[in-house]
Amino acid sequence: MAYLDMQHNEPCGAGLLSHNALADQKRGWDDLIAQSRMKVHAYAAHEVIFYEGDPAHRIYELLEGSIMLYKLLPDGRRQVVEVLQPGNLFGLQADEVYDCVAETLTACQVRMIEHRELREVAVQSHINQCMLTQIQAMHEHAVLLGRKSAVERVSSFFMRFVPNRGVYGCLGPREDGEDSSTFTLAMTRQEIADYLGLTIETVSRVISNMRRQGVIQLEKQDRVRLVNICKICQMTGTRDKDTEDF
Amino acid sequence: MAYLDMQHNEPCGAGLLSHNALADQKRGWDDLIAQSRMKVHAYAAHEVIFYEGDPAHRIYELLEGSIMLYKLLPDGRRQVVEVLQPGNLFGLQADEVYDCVAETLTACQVRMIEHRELREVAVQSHINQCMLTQIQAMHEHAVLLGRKSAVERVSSFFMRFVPNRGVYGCLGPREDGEDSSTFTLAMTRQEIADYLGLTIETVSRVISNMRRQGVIQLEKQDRVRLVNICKICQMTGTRDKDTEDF
DNA sequence: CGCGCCCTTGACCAGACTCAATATTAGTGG
DNA sequence: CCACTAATATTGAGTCTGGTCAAGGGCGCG
Repeated sequence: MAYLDMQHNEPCGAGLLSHNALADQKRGWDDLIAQSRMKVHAYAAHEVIFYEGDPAHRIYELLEGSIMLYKLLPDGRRQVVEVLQPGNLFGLQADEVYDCVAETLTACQVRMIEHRELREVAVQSHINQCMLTQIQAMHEHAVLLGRKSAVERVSSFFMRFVPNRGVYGCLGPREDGEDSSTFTLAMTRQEIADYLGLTIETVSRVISNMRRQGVIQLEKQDRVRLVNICKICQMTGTRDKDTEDF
Repeated sequence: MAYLDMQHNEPCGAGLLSHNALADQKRGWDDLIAQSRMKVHAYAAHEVIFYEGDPAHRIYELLEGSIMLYKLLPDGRRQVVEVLQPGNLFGLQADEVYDCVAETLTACQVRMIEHRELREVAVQSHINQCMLTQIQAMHEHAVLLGRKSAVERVSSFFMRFVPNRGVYGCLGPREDGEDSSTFTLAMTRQEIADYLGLTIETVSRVISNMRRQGVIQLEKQDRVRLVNICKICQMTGTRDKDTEDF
């Protein structure tokens, strides 16, 4: 076990583990995957992988596609608590049952990992790192749900689809002044509403307003073009209006 | 390394790890604590332990007292993202900086753990388990913030202070029909509001209404008596009105 | 006793929700 | 390929919950 022999001289670790350790744990994870021919399962869009309350037999790794985790109140109200990207783990539980429903948004490739295969040490570290990222995302989502207006919520949601913008160390627009981005939404208006803690009508109205204002364009209902990313970034409420990045 | 030799025969693990494994990792954690005389620091009420953006040098374990983690928007809006109890870890980060402010609610005892002391394997498992519990709590909080009314939020908040009630396998009221509970709030109205995604006025109004309705009593502003726990539990929105537990 | 802080209450307002009608899109079968 | 249908999205009108602003009350502490 080389793990325990590792030297860590970094004065300030990058989060829980240094870069070296991160590489090591990723290797450990990949090794585990390689050895034990674990099941990879394909799901269609809008299929449920597990329900809240199901016994938590195994954990999952999302390889391809997009998945949402949500919880339901007895009267039918729904809150999407996480939207997952490839590389994310899910189904990890503190208790013996899943605490929310996992449903695919698009067609997905999912790796299933039985608990007994998780005793490997290096794997624990990999799981740790995934959870840390998740927790940070949920902190930001709590701010969105608790404190942001409808416009700020939808703007924040759109900014998720622009890599390296609106985050710490945002580079600003490209040199040539071009500052737009186009992407396809994998979620319906209802799913977006349930993720942002709004109603479908409010989501629709906000998107329509943004279109009329010209900050976004819609090729199709699910094909969004952000015309001016910086502008939208300022609409998220997360950035101060005075510290414009252009 | 006994860790890798452990046999796990449980058909369905309790969450990520079996009961045995849980005991093992707790021992590993305690051993680590015992060996390395780690600093224990005392904080007064309403002291900041670290700010958002500070370099994440170390992690912390809350030994005694109560702590909140919050994030601020540039215009001053605040969202409390977690309220911690003794035993909880905090300061764990995916990045090199803390993603939120940690501030004490009451006087606290806090153990500081440098990153280089965290390489031990058994410790990783302990951290894992803490994070899993945290994640589940945040899922529930997301439902509260995204989908619950003011009354439901305050009721849910109060139910946090009643152990073993309002959760899966709730025992219901005692045999003798007594169904009340008294506790002291460590948070001001403003802190409660920022935790529940409401304003101070709304929190105050809801509490006053509950008092007028007779479901709670207030000895002092921060001393709450839930007169009828089952009733309040039904006001949380989490329980179906038809499945009363008495 | 008086000051300051926190909490409560009231009146009014606004943003988001509800309900309802209509428009658009995607999917299906002739 | 087009017509038809079902599902999804948009828009409007009206309502209501919770926010805002402002004033007053209570309590602890010097």
